[in-house]
Amino acid sequence: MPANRQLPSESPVAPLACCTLDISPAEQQRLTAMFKALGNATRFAIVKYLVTHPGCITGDIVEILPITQATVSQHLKVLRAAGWIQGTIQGPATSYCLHTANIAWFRAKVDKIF
Amino acid sequence: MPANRQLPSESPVAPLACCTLDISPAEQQRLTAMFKALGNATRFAIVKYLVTHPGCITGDIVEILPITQATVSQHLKVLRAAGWIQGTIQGPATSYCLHTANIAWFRAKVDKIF
DNA sequence: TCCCTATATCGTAATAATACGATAATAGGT
DNA sequence: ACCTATTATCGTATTATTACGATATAGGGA
Repeated sequence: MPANRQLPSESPVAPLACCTLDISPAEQQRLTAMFKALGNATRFAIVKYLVTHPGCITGDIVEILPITQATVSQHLKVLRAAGWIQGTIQGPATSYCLHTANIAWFRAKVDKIF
Repeated sequence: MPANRQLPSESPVAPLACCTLDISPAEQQRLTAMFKALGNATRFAIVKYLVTHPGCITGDIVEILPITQATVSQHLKVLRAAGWIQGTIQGPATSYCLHTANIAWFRAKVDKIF
């Protein structure tokens, strides 16, 4: 009878293979967080919108999506935490744009792995 | 009082913006499915292992991960459905490797968007 | 100071994802 | 036909995510 080995879904998983890729646990976690953040239709739509509308504010995004302001705000928080976007406070509003440095890092990592 | 507009999380989200990126709803769904699939530490570990161990069988993956065979099988199914990997039956076992064509498509799309 | 606008956060209900053990299915050998 | 090895699927408990309405926070006038 094996011990109960269920793990919380986001705990790091360390394979015991003899040869593995050159990715640190921290990088791996950062990568999966970025993948996970865009693995949602609403968040993908937000990022897609930001590509063509850099510098827009939260309200602009709320207008184009069929969800409430509270939910959009929550999604923006997730995208910011994952590193996809960057928000700068402008008066009472917050202006958002893509976090180009992090995105470049993401692409470089993906290119390196695959 | 606004109508209840909560949507199931994976339904396509169509922004009303004047100008959007050249991505069809189907492509968008395929992309988010691929992002979502790798947005999990266990599945990322599986794909990472397959990079260095192409052609390995399910049992090999089960051995290097601290989870049961049933769970690994489930994750492999998700990765296959998303298009990251490809399985070929070899006797009673199934040999897995990366789905290079789909991965190339993914990278091309990401490169195009960002 | 008192509003108005814009965002963020809280609490919560409903849904989805993840993991398990148990069991079914499939291929190959005896 | 039977047994073994390998993988897939089923049913289910637990946890995580997503969405909402309500409320709090912060900036900029009047």
